Amino acid sequence: MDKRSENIPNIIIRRLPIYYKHLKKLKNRAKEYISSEELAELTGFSSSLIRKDLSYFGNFGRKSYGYDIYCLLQELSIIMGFNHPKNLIIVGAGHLGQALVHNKGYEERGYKLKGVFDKNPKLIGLFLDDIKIRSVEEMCDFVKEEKIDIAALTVPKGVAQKTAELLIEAGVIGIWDFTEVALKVPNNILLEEQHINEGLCKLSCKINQNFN
Amino acid sequence: MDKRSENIPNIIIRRLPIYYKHLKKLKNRAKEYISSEELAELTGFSSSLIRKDLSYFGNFGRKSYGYDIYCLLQELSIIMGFNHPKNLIIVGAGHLGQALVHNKGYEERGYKLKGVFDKNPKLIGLFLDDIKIRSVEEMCDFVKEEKIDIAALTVPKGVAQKTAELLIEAGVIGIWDFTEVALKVPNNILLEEQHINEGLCKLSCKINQNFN
DNA sequence: TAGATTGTTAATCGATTAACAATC
DNA sequence: TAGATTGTTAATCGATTAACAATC
Repeated sequence: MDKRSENIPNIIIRRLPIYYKHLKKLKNRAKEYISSEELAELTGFSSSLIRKDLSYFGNFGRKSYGYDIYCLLQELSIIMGFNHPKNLIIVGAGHLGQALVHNKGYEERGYKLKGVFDKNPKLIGLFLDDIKIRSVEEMCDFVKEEKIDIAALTVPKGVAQKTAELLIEAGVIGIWDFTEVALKVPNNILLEEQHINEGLCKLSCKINQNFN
Repeated sequence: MDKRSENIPNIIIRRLPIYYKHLKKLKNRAKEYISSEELAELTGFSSSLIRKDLSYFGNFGRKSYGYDIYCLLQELSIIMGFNHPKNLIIVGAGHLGQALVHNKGYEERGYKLKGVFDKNPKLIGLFLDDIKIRSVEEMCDFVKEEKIDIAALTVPKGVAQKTAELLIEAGVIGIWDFTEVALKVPNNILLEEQHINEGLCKLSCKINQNFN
């Protein structure tokens, strides 16, 4: 079996989107190749680390040239599974949920936004772009019928755990959690926590250091 | 000078909000003390690591009892500088910017949301809760006059770098960046990147591993 | 006192970097 | 050929864990 499908160390996984982001900016440039040294300059990681990370997945580089930007983007895309189609729903159509409907990042990463759910009758039936807000009552059936893989969770804290359990029961394999609650999920379920306010904590912490 | 104000290792800073989050949930419980072992269970970090992290800042524990939950929360709050007041603006009143206006996490961490800015004339003058959307034309003066410390950046990618430069020029000391652009900022400026779609990358990556 | 749990040291583990042979 | 740059090994660095004396 290909190295790509084995258990990639988390520490490498975290850097892959960063390599990807920087390479994408270079895609339309005249230059075809990029050296690990140049990529190091862009990302802030050492060239040594970059070569090591990439060599984990295969020999993508060409000695004395560097890495073909287009090919490397393709490879990263495959490694991160962007070519594997995934169905997504958003649960909670409050301000954050609505903002997520308009996020432009889904398609490129292989996600298809299939639905948005809320329990507020005033919201149910409304359209956000071409996505209809549905009742949470329909959520579980929808997950089963539409083979939803991932649910973005933007519900109030109080119902976060219960909603997560319903979603898992219905068959989602991953939760993209925005609720700032420490969800308990079985360990075969993927949990990606997007704790927005942690950013504020870190900034506060660092401001405090600078001025004491 | 107090240890608290020295350069806290980043790896510790990252765990502080997590300790804080879990302790806050216990604040109103009958139990006064928590052991590192119990906190380990909640956070997933080892008790050894937790004791080591906390001892970096002082001796907050009490042998054979554990840590006083209330006191520890207070200490963490001080370490992270939540008692230090900070002024915040949001630049870009699109869907995400609007969602951030409604975020409930500011006050507790010492932030005061002072303003929201956009360049769209249709939005300028509107109110989101009690916050008026102002023109970006006013932004720089506002930053100076209101002594803004941090700007949340939710503008389109194309104007991200330029807007960041204006903000820094005007005097902000930190940028809370939601633009998914690799901003270049001087190294005395704090940059906290909230790259929302990286969560989707990681989820995609892990789904791909599981099913290959 | 016996049991519990901290704070800290030493041992271990894992991640990063330096260095360089291979080779384009 | 000389110069550039990869892929990989060994050395280093840093973070985590194990263990335990101190002590409540």
